[in-house]
Amino acid sequence: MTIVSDPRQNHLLDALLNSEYDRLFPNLEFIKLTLGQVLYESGEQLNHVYFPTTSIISLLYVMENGASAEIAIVGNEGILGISLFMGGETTPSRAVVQSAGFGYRLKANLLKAEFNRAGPVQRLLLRYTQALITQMAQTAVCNRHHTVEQQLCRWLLLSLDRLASNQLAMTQELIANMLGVRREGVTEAARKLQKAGLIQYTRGKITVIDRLNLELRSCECYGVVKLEFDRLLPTLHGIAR
Amino acid sequence: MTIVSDPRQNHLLDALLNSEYDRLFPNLEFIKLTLGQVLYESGEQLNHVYFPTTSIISLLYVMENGASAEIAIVGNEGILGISLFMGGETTPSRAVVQSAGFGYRLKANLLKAEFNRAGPVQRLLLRYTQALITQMAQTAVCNRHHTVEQQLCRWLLLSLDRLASNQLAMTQELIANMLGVRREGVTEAARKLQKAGLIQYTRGKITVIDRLNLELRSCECYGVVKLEFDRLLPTLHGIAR
DNA sequence: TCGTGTCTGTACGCCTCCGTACATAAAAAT
DNA sequence: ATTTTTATGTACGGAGGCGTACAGACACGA
Repeated sequence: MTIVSDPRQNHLLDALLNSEYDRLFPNLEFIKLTLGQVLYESGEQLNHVYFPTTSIISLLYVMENGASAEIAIVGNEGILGISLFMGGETTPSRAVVQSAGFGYRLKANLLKAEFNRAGPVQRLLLRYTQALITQMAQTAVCNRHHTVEQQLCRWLLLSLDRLASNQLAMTQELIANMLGVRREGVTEAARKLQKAGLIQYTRGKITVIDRLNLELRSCECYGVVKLEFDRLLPTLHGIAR
Repeated sequence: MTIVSDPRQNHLLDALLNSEYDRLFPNLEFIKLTLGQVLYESGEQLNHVYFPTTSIISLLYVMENGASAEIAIVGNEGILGISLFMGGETTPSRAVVQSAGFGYRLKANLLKAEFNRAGPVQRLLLRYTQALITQMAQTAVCNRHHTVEQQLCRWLLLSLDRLASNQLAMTQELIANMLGVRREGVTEAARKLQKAGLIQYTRGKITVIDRLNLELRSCECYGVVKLEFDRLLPTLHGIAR
């Protein structure tokens, strides 16, 4: 993997006007994000916001008994740390690096200052937040009604959309933690998908071969979320593809 | 039920400064909300926002096959229609009156104008939105990990918190729709709770007798959401109780 | 008062997923 | 090259929830 260091790889940063971008650029800190790294702990004060470029962050809720469930994922389409400008300063969830890569971070007070200008940046961040809300809502629906296999398809597609390649570096154990199911359940579902020729995997590497059929096997949740992101953040998407 | 017509019964309106309240008051329209009434249809343009006072609104996602799942509920602690100021104008979910009662509504453009003043009202609305996000996230977790009985307890408690009385006018069929489970599952769980002396019900009327033990039977999700609402909107709660 | 519609109770087979246990295989370490 | 660690495959009993079917009970209107 070549390290291309450009903040504009993040779609939100890319959507900024030049004047805004120039104002923030000197304060953007390039950082490497390693698999499993915890960026926010539940209830903890947030010191930075993160703009992933080639990495993916997972928002997890960890229950009292240790079981977990993914609430949403954040990649190069978004920003991690919305509770800073929403006014809560913190959230009862954990943020974990789900896919290693790079990103930029910005000091909390600088982002808040930018948000409080109440200009285009604020509107952009709020629209992104609404898209994130849709993702969370759809996760709730999906958890209620769909099978592990369908959810795995949805999860693979959402992750894929946030990366440049068609390959993910993830063990089934980790995926199970995200989805909040048993590791064996993921193994079973992945085996079926491989047998059907949609994906291919070996020990922590998953390659999506037949994306179209993966979408067909997925539940409607993936499409709903994707449509909503495209609707709310059209410019970004136009540039991204 | 006596009709007490005071916008300040809604905690968000109650938290406004007098100057802000006086500005909005002439535009607040008192309305009656009947059980089952659909305030927003999925994807539809929003013309008003709603401030429930004695009613409860349910945010539902309805799937292609007709199955549904509740995303969040909105009562006198909040506002219905956040997507208006978040910039999306609409959401892929439906808003249904879950508990009949009253409320106030405000024309969409007036709310947006107020929000765009970027003052205390904006900050209040954003904090509320974050609390709502927590509720959605926790719904996702709950759907993943908890039993119907636990979810019923959580649901009863969340609803109760948004009403003055300890009685709900709801059939088990409707509750099942909200939770996204079978009606029989709700019957079974409700029967157990009644046998344990926590609730009492007859044909569409549910009375909570032993609230404390209901909280003990509920999953942690109720507490997490409640704590977060109290944390983010403390003034409101202080006044409300 | 009687009927009719609505709400609640109960039952049965089935499927999915869970908890647990252990086997195999690939990678990493020595 | 051999051992150790980590990742994946498979199996089995059990629990919870689903789809379906139908019976009883209450409420309201004619």
